[in-house]
Amino acid sequence: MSAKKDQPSSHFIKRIINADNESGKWDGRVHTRFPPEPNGYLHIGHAKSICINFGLAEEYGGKCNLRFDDTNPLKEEEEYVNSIIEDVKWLGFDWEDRLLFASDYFQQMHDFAVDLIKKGNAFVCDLSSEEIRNQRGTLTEPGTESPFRNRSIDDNLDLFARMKAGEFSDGERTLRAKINMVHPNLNMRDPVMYRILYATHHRTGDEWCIYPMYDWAHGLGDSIERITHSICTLEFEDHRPLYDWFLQALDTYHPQQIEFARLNLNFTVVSKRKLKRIVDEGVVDGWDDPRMPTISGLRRRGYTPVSIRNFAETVGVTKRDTIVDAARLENALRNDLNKRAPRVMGVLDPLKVVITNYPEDKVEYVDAVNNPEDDSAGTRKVAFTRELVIEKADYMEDPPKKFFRLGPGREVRLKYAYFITCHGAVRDENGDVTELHCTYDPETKGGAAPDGRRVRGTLHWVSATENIAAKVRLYDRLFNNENPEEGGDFMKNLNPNSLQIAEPAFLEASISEPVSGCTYQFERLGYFIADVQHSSSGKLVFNRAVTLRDSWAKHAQKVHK
RNA sequence: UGGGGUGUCGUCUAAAGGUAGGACACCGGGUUUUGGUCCCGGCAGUCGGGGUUCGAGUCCCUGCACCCCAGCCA
Repeated sequence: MSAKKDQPSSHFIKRIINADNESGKWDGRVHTRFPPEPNGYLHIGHAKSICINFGLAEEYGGKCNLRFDDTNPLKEEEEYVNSIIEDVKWLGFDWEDRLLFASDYFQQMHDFAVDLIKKGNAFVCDLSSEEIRNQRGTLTEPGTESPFRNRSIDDNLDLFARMKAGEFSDGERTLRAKINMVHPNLNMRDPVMYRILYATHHRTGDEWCIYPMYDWAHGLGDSIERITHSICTLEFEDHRPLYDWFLQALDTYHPQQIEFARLNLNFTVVSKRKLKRIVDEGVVDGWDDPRMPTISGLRRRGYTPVSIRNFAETVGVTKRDTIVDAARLENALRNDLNKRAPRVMGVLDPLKVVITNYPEDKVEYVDAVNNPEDDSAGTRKVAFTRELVIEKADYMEDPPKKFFRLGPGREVRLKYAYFITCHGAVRDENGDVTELHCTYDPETKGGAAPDGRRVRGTLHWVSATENIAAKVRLYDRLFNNENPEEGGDFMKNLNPNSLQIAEPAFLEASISEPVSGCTYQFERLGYFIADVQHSSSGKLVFNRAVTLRDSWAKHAQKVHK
């Protein structure tokens, strides 16, 4: 019945928004924000948050601000601002004219603080950070009140003005909220609102020597921007009472903070601190190394915005602490690319094949389908010659059962070209096969036999003479363990084979000028993208984003065990 | 031994007192000029114990497990 149809959509934040829209709490507005601190690169976990915040705004016809939470000049840099802007834009979201900074509100925040002092709800404290820590109490013991807690409003006003004016040194005094030193929630034990910090801010320069703390600044930023739903991660749950306390004490516009569980992925780490260590210790090339779960790394790896957005959609939004299987992310990529990626042939581990009954100098161009999932993608011509390369793995001297590829006396199809039959192998002094001698059947041009005979195997191939040589970087997961923390130190669980190089690899000539940002499918192998940093005009370098599913490899591995 | 949260197939996630469903993973089979895709089928779950109810994943009581919090970080 219609009751079913009218049912609000699934996740709990949407449910809250639906209820709000029904009650008219925000006059039907939905206004979210994505509030990164510009102190590092964005990763897949941030992508989830971006998709939630911008996605909700899109879905409800609302708005989402991009707001930099830049209240700690010691850690923040413009470089990060720029990378974050690029990443959010790349994911396909639009903040219109609302590129905002918490630092733009420093004056307003200061004025609000003066207000709070006047209301008797904040005081200047002379305790050192160590003294404050000692007096805060513990999880099970109450704190004790600062001796400066009951200064007069006038004294507080005066002292706060002098803090701002630069009369005191780094850390000498703080402005604290006057709440409750025996509160069971430590965040409510007279939290620091302002600290003295002589540091140059990436936007306000040396204008300020006092900087607001997160809890004070964040709610105010939300309030100033008329945010309706302030969505953050679970660890801020205990901060909500403080968020609410400040806004209530100020008697000002008061958004609702809602917390969801951050994304965790197995076989990787999703934490700025840990990713930084991987970068700093030179395990990877940088924050945008294709093995990194950063947005810039995924982009270089060949991931598409659509695949990341779909992934974020499918993992859902809940309050449960969970670890998502990295295979889900790969799956989202394959799903998107299968429909859209142009197909091309490339051989990464070449084995020479000579078609002994094919004319020496002949070059024939066969038609190849660009994308079997999309007729409109059309066809292209691929050069076929007497000498070719195929994958080493596609030939076996003594093939096991169910091996459908090439072997002595076996016939296979070279995709889009001809059936060939293997008649001999040339070996080097070590006994390794270096060259195959085959014959082709001219009747099978295009890959079909007029007599109706069938072959089990179809191989990809590249002309040994008409091709382009490239270097291909084959990436695998960064960690060997599902849980990189296993054993205590994630650095000990790094996968030493997370990067392998295939060189020279031979690609069909049609890909000599790859479309920038386009991820291709190399038939039977996987999805690959030209690397923006390593490629030069003379030398193409491709990154492997992900392999194709390979049920033969899986089967072979099982038999091997 | 304070406070705040969370427990549904192996993994994510629905079910809003009324048939525990989907996706991924895994296992079979079919189609296939990619051992890809697609299609069909299978496997498998409500943290435990009480209670309320015709009926409980959902409500109540109780226990257990796990996560977060003692920055002048965010």
